[in-house]
Amino acid sequence: MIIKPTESELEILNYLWKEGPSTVRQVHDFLSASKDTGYTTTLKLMQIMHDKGVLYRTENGRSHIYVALLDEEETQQDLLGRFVESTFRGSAARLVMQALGNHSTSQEELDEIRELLNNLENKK
Amino acid sequence: MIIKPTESELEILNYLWKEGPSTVRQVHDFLSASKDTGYTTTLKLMQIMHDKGVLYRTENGRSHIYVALLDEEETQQDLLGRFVESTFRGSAARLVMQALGNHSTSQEELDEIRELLNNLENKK
DNA sequence: CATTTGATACGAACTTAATCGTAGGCGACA
DNA sequence: TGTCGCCTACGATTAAGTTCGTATCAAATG
Repeated sequence: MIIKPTESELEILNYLWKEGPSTVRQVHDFLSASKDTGYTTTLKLMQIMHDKGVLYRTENGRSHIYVALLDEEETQQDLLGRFVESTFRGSAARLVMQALGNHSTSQEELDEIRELLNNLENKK
Repeated sequence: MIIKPTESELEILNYLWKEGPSTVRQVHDFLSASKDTGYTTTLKLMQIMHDKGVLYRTENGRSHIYVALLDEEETQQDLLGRFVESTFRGSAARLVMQALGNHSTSQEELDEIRELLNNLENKK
């Protein structure tokens, strides 16, 4: 699917990707912990996402249970591509350098990245 | 400065960062090569950016010369931080892995990244 | 049975970004 | 001098995203 989720939609997707099928209530309770927003706002957003085909939903008593229809990795890949293009003029390497240089990254993660580098070089 | 440039503003900033002080005409000629947009649209955007304090401008005969007031690296860093947060739930490492895995990156760039990894590990 | 609680539906308002049409001005040049 | 071309200014419009109030319904509760 070639849909670019909005900022708010992404927050909802992130929750659904992490927690799996959920009700509006669950999503809202989570979001409202870090954001001042009304219940009907979250509800409306999820209804719109359902209309767009971004979420699937199924009846559950008097409420609904929502599921993300976008694939997490695929969506991140798409957004990443756009981001590299618009912000780093297409240079993924520059982005990586800035990301590594300015965020605290654990030893384990650094090891994983080194591993990945090795694999990439072997393929050439 | 703590301003988040819009998509269109970023296109203009990218040009100014790369090419230095420029007129609306120059920016527009560049942008319109890859994008179907009217001259007054580019003009208006740059006027708005000037109002916001994102661009400085100086008279030059009957036209203006614009200069970016946002620092390139600082802006990229800020946008990157937001992006990691919203799209990768804060994990810079995951972003890096996806960026390296799915974009073609040259040997030179990979070497640079390895170098950076070494430096980071030495610091610990 | 009446009331309270909690859910969906939906329209309307607001905000921000982007686009463009039109007006006005100034210099070049025939 | 008159007209043409290129520039800025600016209002109006459109589109998209977000927010929320209100209506409505159904289940649970007393």
